[in-house]
Amino acid sequence: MAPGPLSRPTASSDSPTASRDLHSAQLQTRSPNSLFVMLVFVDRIRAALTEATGLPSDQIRVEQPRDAALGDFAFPCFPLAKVKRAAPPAIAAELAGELNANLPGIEAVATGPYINFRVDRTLLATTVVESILDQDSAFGTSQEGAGKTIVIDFSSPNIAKPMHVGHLRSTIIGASIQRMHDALGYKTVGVNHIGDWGSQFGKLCAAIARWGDELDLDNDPIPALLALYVRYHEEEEADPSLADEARAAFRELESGAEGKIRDTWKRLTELSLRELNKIYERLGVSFDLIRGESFYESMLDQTVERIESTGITSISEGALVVDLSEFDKKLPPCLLRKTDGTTLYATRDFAAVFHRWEEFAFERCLYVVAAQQKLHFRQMKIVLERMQLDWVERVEHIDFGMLRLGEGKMSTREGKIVFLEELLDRAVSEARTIVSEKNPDLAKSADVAEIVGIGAVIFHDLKKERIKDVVFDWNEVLSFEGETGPYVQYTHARLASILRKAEALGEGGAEADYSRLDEAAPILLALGRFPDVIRSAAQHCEPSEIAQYLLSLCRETSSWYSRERVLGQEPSLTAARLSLVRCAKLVIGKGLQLLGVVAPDEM
RNA sequence: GCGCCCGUAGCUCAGCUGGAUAGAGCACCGGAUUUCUAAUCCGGAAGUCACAGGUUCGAGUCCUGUCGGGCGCGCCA
Repeated sequence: MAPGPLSRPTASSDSPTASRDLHSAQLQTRSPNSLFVMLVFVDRIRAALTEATGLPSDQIRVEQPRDAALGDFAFPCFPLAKVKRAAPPAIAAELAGELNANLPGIEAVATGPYINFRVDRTLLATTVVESILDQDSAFGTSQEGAGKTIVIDFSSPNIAKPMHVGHLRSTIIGASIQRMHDALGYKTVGVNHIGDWGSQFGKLCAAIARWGDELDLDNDPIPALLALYVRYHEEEEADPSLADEARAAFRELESGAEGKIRDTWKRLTELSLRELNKIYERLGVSFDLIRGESFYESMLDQTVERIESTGITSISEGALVVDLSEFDKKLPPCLLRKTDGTTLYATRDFAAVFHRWEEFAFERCLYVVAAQQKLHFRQMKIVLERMQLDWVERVEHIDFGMLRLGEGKMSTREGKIVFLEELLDRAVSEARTIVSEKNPDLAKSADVAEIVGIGAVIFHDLKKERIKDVVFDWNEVLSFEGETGPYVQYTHARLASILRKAEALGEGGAEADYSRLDEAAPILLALGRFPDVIRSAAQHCEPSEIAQYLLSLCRETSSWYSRERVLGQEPSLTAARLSLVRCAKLVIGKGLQLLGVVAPDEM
C-alpha cells in the first residue's frame, strides 16, 4: 500500500473492525443491588478506623499487604503520626486493640507501622461464594452507568486494503472497552468509522477507470485492488498526469455527482465490507453502527460553516485553517479545507463528533486510535474548546502503542506485513496440532482449535498495557503456555471438567461447609475483587487490567486444585469445594468474555 | 530543531490513587502424574527498577535534567 495512512492509522501503518456478539452474549446487567463483595469488609474496616482515629472515611486508605500472609487488608499508620504525635508503630499497636473490639469477624493485628486485617475464613468464604452464586452471571456487573451513553469509535480500517496485524489492536481493545461499559450498565454505541473517503479513493477510482477491465473483483477482490493501488502509485511517479486524474476523481466524488466514479466507489465499499466482516466474525466483534467517513459527506459544508461562524478560522497558504499557535506556539494549524476546496480527515472528524453529540449526548466519546494520532486529537479538542463547546472534556483519545514487525514500520508495499487472516489461520492451525496431541479424543476439536487459536491472539494483544509498543513475534503470539489466553482457557476447562464429573457422580448435593475453604482464601479474595477490577478497567479503558487479573486468579486456582481434591471428599467438604469451583469458573468465563475470548468447557 | 510516549531479571511483562524484604511468564537447572485434562503444579538461580539530582517520614511510582528507543510536526488518513 501506499505510503499512505489509513483511515484511523492503526498501530502500524494501516488499519479495520469487529463486534461483540458471538462472544458477548452480553453481560446481563441486572441486580442493581449487586454488592461489591470486598467492599463489605473494607467499608466496615474504614468505618471502624474512622471511629477510632477521627479521620474522615474518605481519607482512610485501606490497601493490600505486600505479603498475603500478613493479612487481607492493611492500613498504614504513617499519616496519623503527625496528628497523634506518636510513632506509627505505637499508634498501630494502640489502635489494633480498639479495632478488634469493634470488628467482629475481622482480626486486626499491629505489625510495625501497619495494622493488618484478616477476615475470618468462614465469613470470607460464605460472603464471597454466596454473593457470586446468588448473582450468577450478573456478578461483577452493575447499573452505575444506567442512562448514560458511551460512544466508542474503534477498528476503523480503510476499505479496499487487506487487514493486517496492525489493525488488530484498535479492534480488540475497542471491542473490549465496549463490553466493559456494557457490564456497568452504560448504553454503548460501537462505531466503525471506516475509511471510505478521501483522496486515496480518487486514486483507486481513477485506477479502476484506467485498468479496471482487467480485474476480477468478484473473487478475492482485495489483493487485486491493492495491486492496482500500488501500480497507480508507481506509474504516477513517471507520469504526473495520473495525480491530476486522481484529484479530479476525488473532486467528483466529493461533489456528490452520480456517475461512473460514484458507482465504482460504491462497489468498492460493498466488496470491502464483505471481506472485513469475515474477520470481524472470527474475532467475535460487531458494531452498532458502521459509518464511514462518507456518511458525513453531506454535512461537511455545514460543519465548516459552523466552525467558521465562531470566527476562529483563517486562510493560510490558500487553505482554510484554524490557527492554534496563539493557544500553544508549538501547535501546527488544523486544516479544514485544502486549496482545491476538498476536505480532510480532520473536517470529517468534526462532522462526526458534532453529529454524535447531537444524536447521543454522550457521557464519553472514546476514540480507540493509535498513539500516532495524538496530535490530531489534541488539535481537534482545542478547536472544540475554542468553539466554547462545554462537552469537550467528554471527548477522549484512547491511544495505544504501535505494533511493529522487527525493524521499522509495516509496509504493505515492501512486503513487510503480516495479514490478519494469516495470523488467525496460523494460530488456529497451531492450536489444532496441540489439541490433537494433548486431547486426541476431543469431540469438537475443530471448534476448540478455533477458539483456542483466536483466544491466544486476542489475549496476547490485551495482556499488556495498551500504551506500550509491541514488536510482533510469531513465537510469542503462538505460545500457548504460561501467561497466555490458552492457559486461562485451560483453567476454565478443567474447572468445567470437575463440575461435569461431579454431576455424573451425583456429588455435591450435601450442604456446603464453608469453614473448610480456608486453603482457598487467596482465590476467594481474588474472586471478591472482580467487580472492582471491571470498574477500574472500564474507567481507565484498560483491558490489560482484566487480563492481568485473570492470570493471577488462574495461578491461584491452578495451584489450589493441584493440592486439594474436590470430588470424593466428605460430602460437606466436596460441596463447599464444588461451590468454589463454580464461582471461579464463572468469574474466569466472564472475564474472558469481557476480553472477547471464548471460554471452552473442554480443550 | 520542537513536542509527545516508553525505558523494571537474558527475553516479554505486572507492580492499584507514593508506603512494609520489587512480582510473574519464557528460557535455564531440579522435582511432581495408579485419583478431578502435565496446555498444569512445586522448588532453584536471575534485578544498582536507564542515569543524576529534587520533593517526602517514605519514591519503581511525583518533579527537573541527561542518555537510549519509538512516534509526530498544514493541504495524507
